[in-house]
Amino acid sequence: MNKKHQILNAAAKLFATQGFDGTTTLQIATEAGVTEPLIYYHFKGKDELFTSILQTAFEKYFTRLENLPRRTTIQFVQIANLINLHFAIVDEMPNETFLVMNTCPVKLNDPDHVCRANVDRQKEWLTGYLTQCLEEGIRRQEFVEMPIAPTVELLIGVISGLTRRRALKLDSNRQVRTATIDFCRRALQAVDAKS
Amino acid sequence: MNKKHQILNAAAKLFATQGFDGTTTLQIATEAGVTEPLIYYHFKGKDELFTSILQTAFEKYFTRLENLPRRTTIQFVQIANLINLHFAIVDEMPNETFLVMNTCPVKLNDPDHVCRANVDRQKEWLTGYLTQCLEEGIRRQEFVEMPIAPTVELLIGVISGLTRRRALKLDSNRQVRTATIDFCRRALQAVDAKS
Amino acid sequence: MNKKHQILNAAAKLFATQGFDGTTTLQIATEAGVTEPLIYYHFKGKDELFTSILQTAFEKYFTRLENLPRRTTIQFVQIANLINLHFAIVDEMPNETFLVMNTCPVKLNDPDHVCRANVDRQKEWLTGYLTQCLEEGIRRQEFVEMPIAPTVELLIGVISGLTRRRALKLDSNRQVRTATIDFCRRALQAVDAKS
Amino acid sequence: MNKKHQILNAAAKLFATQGFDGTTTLQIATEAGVTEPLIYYHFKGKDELFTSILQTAFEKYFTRLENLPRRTTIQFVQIANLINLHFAIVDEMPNETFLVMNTCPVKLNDPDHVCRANVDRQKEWLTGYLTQCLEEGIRRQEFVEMPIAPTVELLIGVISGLTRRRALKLDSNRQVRTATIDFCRRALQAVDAKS
DNA sequence: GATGAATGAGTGTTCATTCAT
DNA sequence: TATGAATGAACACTCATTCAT
Repeated sequence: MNKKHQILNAAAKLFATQGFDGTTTLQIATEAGVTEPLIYYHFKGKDELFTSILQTAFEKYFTRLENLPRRTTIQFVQIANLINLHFAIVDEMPNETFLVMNTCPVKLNDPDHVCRANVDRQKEWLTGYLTQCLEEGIRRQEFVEMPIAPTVELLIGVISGLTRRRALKLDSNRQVRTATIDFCRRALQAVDAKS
Repeated sequence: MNKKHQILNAAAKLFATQGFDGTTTLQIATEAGVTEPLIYYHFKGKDELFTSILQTAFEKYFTRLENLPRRTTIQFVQIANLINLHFAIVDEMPNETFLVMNTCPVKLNDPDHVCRANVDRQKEWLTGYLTQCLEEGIRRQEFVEMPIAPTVELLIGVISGLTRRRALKLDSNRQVRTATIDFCRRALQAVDAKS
Repeated sequence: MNKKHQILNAAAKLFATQGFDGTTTLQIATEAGVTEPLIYYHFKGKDELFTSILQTAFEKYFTRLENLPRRTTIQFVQIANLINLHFAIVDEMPNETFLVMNTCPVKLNDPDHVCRANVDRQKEWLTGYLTQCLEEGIRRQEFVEMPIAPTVELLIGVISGLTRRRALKLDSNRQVRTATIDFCRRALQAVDAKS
Repeated sequence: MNKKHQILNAAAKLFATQGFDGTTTLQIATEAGVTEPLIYYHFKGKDELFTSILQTAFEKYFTRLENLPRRTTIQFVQIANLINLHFAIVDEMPNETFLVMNTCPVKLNDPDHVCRANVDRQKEWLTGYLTQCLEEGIRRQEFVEMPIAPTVELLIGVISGLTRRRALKLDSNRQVRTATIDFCRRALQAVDAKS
């Protein structure tokens, strides 16, 4: 059990930093402190090892998403929650986030790959969450009038963009999180609601 | 000259869809309709071919950035311009954008790689542009008060996030561009300015 | 004891159909319903398992040969017996025959291999049996005059050829056995003896 | 062209003596005096190399068969021709014969393998040739009455058995060929015809 | 410019075998 | 007896690159 985890951790780290194709099974074995064949004892092959890591990471992520409260008096709280959650996840699982953000895209061309399924599921979930949130907020006049679908897409883009830059260590880490929340608040909330 | 371009195009396309490590020189040669050694006649190696494509793409991109007007009565116009420019670029050079967005990150670990230099230069440029823009906007009371540095980082994140999703064909293409501009306008402009 | 037999049976079947080199210890273990290390508990290794099967099969075969009656009034009866015995053996131990016929040859280059010893012993025995048979038959004028040594070799070839084709399921099974006996009778017996 | 032939020869020799699974591509390369990748430059893989050798050998063999005269005054001449041809082939292409005789059988389980197709084709051809020969011989009363189908199968068995033993160097080489022809003559020809 | 032939250095994977339990 | 975990050695095959022409 122990060595299996060592393999998973080493692989996650290497796949994240070097990509799937740029990482060799020998590197993984060495980094994990085991021999190459052990990888094949625990996993069917390099692909399954990759998929396994990915699936676990996405599972954790989706669990966190599902646990977000869906009924709040102020709708914007839900949006702030979503932003906070994504910033938190990058810090908690940096390797996995990096991996999803950078190694997945290459695999998105294959419609049968786990990446495709999970990325689609993520988009669907976020779309549902944000759509309901915006609709309710507008109905209650907490939010200003706006076209919902494009705004939802834009919000997803904002979240994934910021998450990615943080994973890539391209942001300088300071108050980006709170700035983002304030920024979105100003963009969404009706003037009356701000007081 | 002709065949050299065929190689460059084929390589750009393949690097973009399969990544650097996932693309073989044989694939490039086949896709370009030439033989492998010709690649080595025109380029030192796979690496140089890659950086060559990258450098050209970045050059085009930076040229476009430099041509943006820096003095406008309304500061937000500059921000809208920036957003529009990025959306335009994805559509004009989809392969190259995809390549920069997805193949570059893996190379960012190497501080000597062209990717690193260009990404840093991009960040620097955008930071300068946006910082000046926001400072001026706030000074003129066109924009609300806000912490400048984090907001700049966030705006960069927003732009790169949306660009990336469009390159990955993850957005559904509709009015995201205008929604983004409106969204930012509401978030930045002071209430008085809106009228 | 039970599992040991399962291993032997599985191995015999697999070696026969896939050859020695084409069969893995894992396949044998799986087919036998045991784990790989158990093979090594019962046998020194893959080689010993192979030779063990081979030796047992040859032992059965040689026992049958030894039990053939050596003194008959009509010499041809001994030849018919030999033919019948070989046809019978293919049907009784198809896997083992197949194995001897197809996996052995590759091992014949190694003069120290069990295959070599057994195949040599078989040739020697058959040569002795047939030589004596023919000599006696010719002496008694039951058989026509013929060069003995080449005829013996040819008879061995006939028997092994037919056995092999039956093991490979290349013959269509019909009256080949009786046809063979009649054929040989006509070829060997003097005209006078036929009446 | 030269090195390609060296590879083919080395492979034929090694496949013949060690079997397909028992032969490594490194052994082939070493024996051929080339490097391993060159094998893959000239052939798709080990399988194609094997198939290529097999196909060439069978082609030569079938060509020889087709050139046998089909109309002779004495039918037995055709049978003697067939026997002679097979003995000749073993001596001309010992590696290939060995290979067909010993490496093929393992592949016969796969109905799609080239071995299967060729072995079937061989059986069909020989059956047609011998059937016509026997029918005609019996009609002309050159041959004794006998059940045709089983005798044909037996003759094929005789030929392949003797060929195989010679390829395996199990016969002592002497007058087996003429003994076989005489043997078959006595078995087939009617008493009247013998004078 | 352009290519057919060739290769050193690896790549993912498998195999027979062992060892601690 | 029996097995889960582990490995050294090898295997078929690929890749970026070179060289003679």
